[in-house]
Amino acid sequence: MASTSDNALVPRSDLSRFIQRVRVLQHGPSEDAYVRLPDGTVELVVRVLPGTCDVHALGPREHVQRKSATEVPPETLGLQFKPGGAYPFFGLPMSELAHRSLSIDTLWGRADGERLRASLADAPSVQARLRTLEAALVDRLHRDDVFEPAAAYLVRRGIRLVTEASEIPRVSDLARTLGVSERNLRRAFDDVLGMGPKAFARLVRFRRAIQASESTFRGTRPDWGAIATGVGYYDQAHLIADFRAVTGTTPTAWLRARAA
DNA sequence: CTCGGCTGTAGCTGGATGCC
DNA sequence: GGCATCCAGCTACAGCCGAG
Repeated sequence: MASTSDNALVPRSDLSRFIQRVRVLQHGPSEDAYVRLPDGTVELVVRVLPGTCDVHALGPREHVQRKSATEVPPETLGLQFKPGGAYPFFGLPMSELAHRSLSIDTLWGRADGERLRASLADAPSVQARLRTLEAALVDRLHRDDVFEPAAAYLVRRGIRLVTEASEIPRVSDLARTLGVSERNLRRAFDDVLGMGPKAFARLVRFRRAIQASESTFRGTRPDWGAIATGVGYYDQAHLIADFRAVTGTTPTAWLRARAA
């Protein structure tokens, strides 16, 4: 399994509050060209194909996503939104994009989709394609029919509370802190993020475990029990169960594959 | 139309235990 | 010690519905 190496590009400043990172997806020699850990984000992917460009949005997921080298041609551009950051650009609840990949024609309508794809196909470089894509996003943001409801603000606050807390809060506590009912909080998360607050919190915890293991793994065996309890799991058994559910493999096997 | 309460159920958590 | 499985109890989710 090859990790996807990032060739970092900087998003323009007026989009930086929505976009987490921009990268050129490059793959190594192994079968899995693209391995995406779930993190509750949407990624807009631009693939350069003979004579045209393909643009589609990869919705938020709760499991690892893999793509083969043939699915990721050279110079594929990935624009990753922040959690909840994609919501203002697509005009549909993110729950409809969850676990799915939708073409830009489906999301923005055929005419707008075709126009964008044609502009991207004309762009001479990766940088030029990025600027074209960003211009289209800014244009979308300023349209009258695209608005950001109060739910987006609520969810952004919720996301911050979850990601910044050393101990991940319960949904009921989160709702109380934000001053809304649990029911309303779940609806808002579904619309803006494409998953419930619990599912998002679970991914945050899982990613903390990944980070902790990778920072301690340096050829030696990580102490999974310590990592598990350190990031909020009850014990290593539950960390392993989560690993299996998200990646389909055990923590040790995952690290071995990453190291290889 | 938005919000919140109620309810059935799926899935998660806490805990124990067994295998290698 | 690391990994896996099981189970009871609990929590979060989703659908429904009524109130404002």
